[in-house]
Amino acid sequence: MDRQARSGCNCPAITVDVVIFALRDNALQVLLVKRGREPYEGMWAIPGGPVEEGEALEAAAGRQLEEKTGLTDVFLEQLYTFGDPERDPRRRVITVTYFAVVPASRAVSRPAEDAWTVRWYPVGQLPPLAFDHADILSYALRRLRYKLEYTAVGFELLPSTFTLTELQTAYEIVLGEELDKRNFRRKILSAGVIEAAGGYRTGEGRPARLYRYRDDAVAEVKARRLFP
Amino acid sequence: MDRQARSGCNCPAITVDVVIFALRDNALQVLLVKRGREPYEGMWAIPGGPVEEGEALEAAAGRQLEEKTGLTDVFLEQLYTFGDPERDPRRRVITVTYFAVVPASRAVSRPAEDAWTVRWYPVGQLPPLAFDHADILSYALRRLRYKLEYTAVGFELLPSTFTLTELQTAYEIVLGEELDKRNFRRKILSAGVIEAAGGYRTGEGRPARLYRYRDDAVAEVKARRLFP
DNA sequence: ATCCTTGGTGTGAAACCTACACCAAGGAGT
DNA sequence: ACTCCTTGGTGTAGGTTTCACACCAAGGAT
Repeated sequence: MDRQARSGCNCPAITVDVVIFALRDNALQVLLVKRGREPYEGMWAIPGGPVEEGEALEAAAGRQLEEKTGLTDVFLEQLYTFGDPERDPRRRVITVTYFAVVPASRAVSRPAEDAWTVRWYPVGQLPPLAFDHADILSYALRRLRYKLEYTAVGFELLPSTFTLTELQTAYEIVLGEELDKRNFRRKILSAGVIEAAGGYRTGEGRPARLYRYRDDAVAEVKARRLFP
Repeated sequence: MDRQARSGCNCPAITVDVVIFALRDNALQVLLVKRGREPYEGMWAIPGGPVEEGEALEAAAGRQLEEKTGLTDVFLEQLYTFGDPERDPRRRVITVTYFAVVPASRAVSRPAEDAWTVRWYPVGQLPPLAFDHADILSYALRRLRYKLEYTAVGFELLPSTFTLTELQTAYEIVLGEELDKRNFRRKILSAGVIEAAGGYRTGEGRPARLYRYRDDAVAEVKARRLFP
């Protein structure tokens, strides 16, 4: 079929795609959707869709996120714009990509109806992806790891209060390496980005102190990286 | 005048804007163009223009750069995509911005004809800018400073061979702070990104050894930052 | 020969990073 | 109530990195 087939004009289409990360089952996972039509019908893709008339780009990304997960008010940042003329076989599509980081506890995909078309996949076990979505995803992952080292994005993966062990585990999962417990605690605590939330998490073994992220500590880029 | 007035359809227009940096006269300067028509007629703007049919985004940015400076093969990187529905009063324009870093020696604007419409401005003495170009420029500047600290982008500002003092001065101008000579040299040399080019620059005072950037040292992100 | 200008070099103190092992506080089972 | 199991929480010593700091060297101009 020839390009431009169904479009009223020959301007490029503008879409947003949102790579949504969460920690689930001790793995870093991304939310994918199964394509219901050609091209790449039946393959998995990063959730996305057209930017509507009068809609800001970030608003469009937030809308995708809300439609796919029901979540609002989560970490969302522009990633990169992909506009290769051949990236979509039908017509030219320029996609502004975003990445989102959502807390595990809230990371449920929309229920029932979508059960077969929306799924979380561990980043280590991705299915083949439609379009250039594998590139987008690997770029998003690189950026997430990178940001984890020198900004406070790690807290976005956790519920509002958490224990230091939970936080350390989150870092270890995303970075894919083990960290030393004492050094981790010293560094996080001395960075001054978290504070005791007052309670304890109980259950297994000795109860663990709960912490929360300090909103007033949003220092755009930390003076020193959190992790070297 | 009402929006969409002159457009054949109501898709957003796609443009690229390129923030072009160079060191000139001991200052970090950017190339601006004077707008020849409404809106913002007579104001200065970042060079840019529409992405053509079938043209990749980066190619469009390279083309802008070539049209405005005659340069090709310089550092060029995607910056951010601005798409606020109201950023252009005529119709919706989504702009994918890039930033370029060109060496001082080659940093001449196109000759004669454009003399009044293309000009270098020091980043500290910018005129009022059209559209949201002041935002774009300040974002580009932040990114340049940031990259200077942990990547080898600084070499792009200099001719192919340079002395250590010239390199240090370039860093100082961009970062806006003084650096210690001995520490600077130790760090640059131990990073292994430059090598002696064999000659000396003579003229004022003691001749200074010439260095060149080592292309084989392109290590994507330096293991350690060049500057803290 | 003198002076002026810029180039080039090393060291010690402080901060930071890393590796590493044991006691503490609950819960579950007897 | 005691024991055992599980997880939470803590400090120190050695190596590395960073920072602050001052003097001699090599040409050019007079």
